[in-house]
Amino acid sequence: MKNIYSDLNPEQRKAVENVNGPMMVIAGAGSGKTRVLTYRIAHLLNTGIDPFRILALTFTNKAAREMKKRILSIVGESEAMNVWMGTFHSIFARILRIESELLAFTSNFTIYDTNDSKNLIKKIIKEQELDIKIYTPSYVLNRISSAKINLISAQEYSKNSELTNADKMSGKPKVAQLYVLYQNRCKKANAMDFDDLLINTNILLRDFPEILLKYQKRFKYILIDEYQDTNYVQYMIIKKLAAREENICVVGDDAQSIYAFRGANIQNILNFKSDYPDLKIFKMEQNYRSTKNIVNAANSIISNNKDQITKKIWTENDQGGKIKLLKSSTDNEEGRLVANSIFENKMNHQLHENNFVILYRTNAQSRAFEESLRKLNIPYKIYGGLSFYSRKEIKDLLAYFRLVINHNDEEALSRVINYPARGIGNTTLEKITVAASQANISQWEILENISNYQLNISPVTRNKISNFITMLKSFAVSLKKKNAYELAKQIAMSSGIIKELYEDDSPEGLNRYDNVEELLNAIKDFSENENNEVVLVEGEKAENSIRTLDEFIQDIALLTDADKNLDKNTNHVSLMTIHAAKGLEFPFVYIVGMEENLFPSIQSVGTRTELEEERRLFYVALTRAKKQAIISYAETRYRWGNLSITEPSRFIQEIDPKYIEQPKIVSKQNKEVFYNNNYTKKTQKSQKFSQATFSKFQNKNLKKISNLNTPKNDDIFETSPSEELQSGMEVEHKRFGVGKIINIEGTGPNTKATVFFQNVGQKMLLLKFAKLKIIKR
DNA sequence: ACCGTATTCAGCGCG
DNA sequence: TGAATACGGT
Repeated sequence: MKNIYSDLNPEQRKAVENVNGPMMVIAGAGSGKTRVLTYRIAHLLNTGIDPFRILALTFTNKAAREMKKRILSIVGESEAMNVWMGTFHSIFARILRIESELLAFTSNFTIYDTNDSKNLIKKIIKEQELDIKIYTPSYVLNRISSAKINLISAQEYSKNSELTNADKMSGKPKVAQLYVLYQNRCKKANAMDFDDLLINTNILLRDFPEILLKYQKRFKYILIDEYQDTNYVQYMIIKKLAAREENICVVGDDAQSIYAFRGANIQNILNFKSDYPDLKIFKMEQNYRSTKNIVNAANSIISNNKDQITKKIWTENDQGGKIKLLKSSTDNEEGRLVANSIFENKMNHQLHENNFVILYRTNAQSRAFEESLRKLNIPYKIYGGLSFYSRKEIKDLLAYFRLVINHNDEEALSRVINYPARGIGNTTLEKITVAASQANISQWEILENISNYQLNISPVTRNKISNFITMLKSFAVSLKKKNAYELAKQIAMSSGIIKELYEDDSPEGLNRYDNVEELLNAIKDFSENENNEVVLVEGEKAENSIRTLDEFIQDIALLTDADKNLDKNTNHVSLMTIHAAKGLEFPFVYIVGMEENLFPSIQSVGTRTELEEERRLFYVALTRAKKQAIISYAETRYRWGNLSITEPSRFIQEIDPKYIEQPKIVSKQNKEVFYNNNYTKKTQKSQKFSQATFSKFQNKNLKKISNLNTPKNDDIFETSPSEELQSGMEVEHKRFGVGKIINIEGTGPNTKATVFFQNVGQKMLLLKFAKLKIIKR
């Protein structure tokens, strides 16, 4: 083992060498958090602690992989492999598979992803003959999910008048009922959704003391990364697991908590001390990433937040350049300006493209930058699109696999029962579903014994069903006999999927065929490569056995971000949301769209806590920069098809002026930059052309702007009855439900209403966008 | 079963 | 604006 201690500063070293008792590491941005975590694990192993006794939990697969890799390089493979390290979901899924019978699941249970959950909810809503437009699947799923995160079961939800009243007020009184039905259907399908992996673990540890003791003894040392992102159920599980030994080490940074919107509870880290009075706190405040300017600017921003653990981040790095400010008149011009700036910096500093990142608040902003980068022939990559595993053809094939492993998997069944088309259509499936819910069993059980049921299904269809069932059973027989690849290939062929895609010679069809081939290759790799992340459980040796398809599915069920990893092999500018950039760093960082109502987002300006989260998000964005940060905003922007006049973000003013270049008179400069761009690339002839297009472009935009300012003109005032709205009225909003107007301010297109909604609290809405229906005057 | 048109909706997104 | 989905016609 290499000498790890010399790589650490005194504070890091203290944290690494503190072995026993509860501890918290507050790790500022760029302070070497991962190093402390990995070295601490190495240190534990060094002092002779059994790797099987160490549990390390992360939020993302990427973080887990990264840590594994680093520990491996310090302590060697045999040791590192036995540490229980992974995401909350993957570790708990492992435990739940072992203990599944206690919760009346079987160990081959399916994990429903968000898509499966939404599909199921959609079906239930339709079966209940509710209006899908009122009960949108994502709304219902969100309600269910946030209840689950707070450990409120379907039964408790129904009895909780606060929740059910909120649902009634927002015109959706049936949410509780949908929750009950959804849980039943998951149960019958032998399936758990992502939240179930957490709540069922909590139930397991809560209701089975001997199981709790078993895992308390097993996990003598617990480490948790990104503790500021934990939610209530995760907090409860951790608390239980750590209760016996209290060797718990949490690492995080309250200033980088940016996931409250999906249930993360920042109080978990702020109040950690009250859970463990003997807590030792280590603050890592030296930043190794950024220049003094960036660190100081970031400090000046975050000091505007009330809720925080006080700390002073500092650095020994160079002073660096001040933050630059780019101002554009339109969103498209912003794209050009940023692309030009990247081009200039790249040339001036002789840099590769992967030194640059463009960070935005919303994915919809990427377009202008794509276009401009393409025009300058700058390679780029957008992160955060559709992942491989969410493509239709991949999901279809995986659904076959899932159904082979777990016949009761309803979502998999409905995907493939008629794909490729085999004459078992919607009407038949509906009849089956009704019969299944009447008999309170899964659809498969009906299908399997269809002759026992008096259903209005023709003999021809019955025959087709029986063929389908026979086929799947034949696959299932091979599940433990054939290796994953052999079986996968057999399924792909016999099911007709390969044939179907092969015969489709459209470009998309070819692409799909390639994707399926890629999946099969991945499975081949998995089958043949013994070292492929063997899921080892203590006392359970992988005795040279073959790698089977269910093992493969278990491995990938929780892998949703396969191509989320930063691609370091090609040279390109990266484009991503700020959320996606967490944990990454780049020499040059462009933070774009710094405008009020976009960043901070309009949905967040209503409450202090939400605004503070936006501010932390800005803090995260800025602290990604190593050498230079550039902030950009536009004065007008198309949003939802409308041109709106925007104001610079309040966050720009919050930066101490010492650390940011003050804006110049920019409109003239913009033009120059614009011409330069074309000039560098084209001949003088095309320069004339670009001048012409530029003025055209200008005229076009001027026209649009003047349209917007013409008072008698039109659609702005049509969309909401803003003149009629007054404080005190009761109104309804599509997403937020019913609420009461507290205040109206502003005029014309900038009229805003502050509304207190029963179930989501206070919000400020721009009436131009928000469609409010008056319920009571 | 399939295609073109109408309609709707629009925040960030781990597992 | 534009992507995604629902619907209605062939």
